[in-house]
Amino acid sequence: MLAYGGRVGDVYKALADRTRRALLDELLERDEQTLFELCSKLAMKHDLTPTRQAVSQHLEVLEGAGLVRSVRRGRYKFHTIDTTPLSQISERWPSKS
Amino acid sequence: MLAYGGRVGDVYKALADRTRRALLDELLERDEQTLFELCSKLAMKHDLTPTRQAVSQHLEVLEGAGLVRSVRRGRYKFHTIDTTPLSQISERWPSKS
DNA sequence: ACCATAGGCAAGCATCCACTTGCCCGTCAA
DNA sequence: TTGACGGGCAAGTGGATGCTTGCCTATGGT
Repeated sequence: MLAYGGRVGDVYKALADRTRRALLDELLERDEQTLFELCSKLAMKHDLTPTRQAVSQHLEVLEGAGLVRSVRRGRYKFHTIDTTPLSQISERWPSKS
Repeated sequence: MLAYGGRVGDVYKALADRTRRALLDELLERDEQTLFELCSKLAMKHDLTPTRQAVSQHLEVLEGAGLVRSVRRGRYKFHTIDTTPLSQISERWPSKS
């Protein structure tokens, strides 16, 4: 239970940044991507060229919001999207009847 | 067409603040509220006590994101929620099949 | 006309946050 | 074992942003 933590506000803050949204876009296209793969995708497809550390910090924020999960295998860390926390948004402010 | 402007990123930034989310909560409960009404609601129900100008600026941001519409009647300005821009979130990152 | 009320404008301030830089820790191959 | 590679840690910096303060405009009641 409480799969993605109690601080729901973190989800909104996580979505507030353009680079993080692009990361979610890439992870939606393909799961299990490493930090380096995501860095190159950002540069090629989104014209975003932050440093590797910046991207790493963004992934931390996304993980703190429960939007990304990660597993370490060997020296690689694979990242996977989890859209579950997004459902609270449309639940909180549904379309008016 | 283009009901809520072209800068979709503004929607995410608008949601990133706790006070603005509380404002949306209040407007969802009752439409056509004035700045003063919303100020007192924030203080009583959400333990938020920003100044009137701060709330006014928040409403500007929400309006810029298309989440709030406003009409002026006499010396009153009534604010109304519009949840339409929120649909793009679940459309952009749907639940994985 | 007067004044209280609802709201807006603009500048200043303080905090937060995205980003960088430099160094360090594990893992794996030669 | 050595070195390259994937990734992490920590401090510092600049810009964005939430908030305040002071003053102004306009509407409406008396």
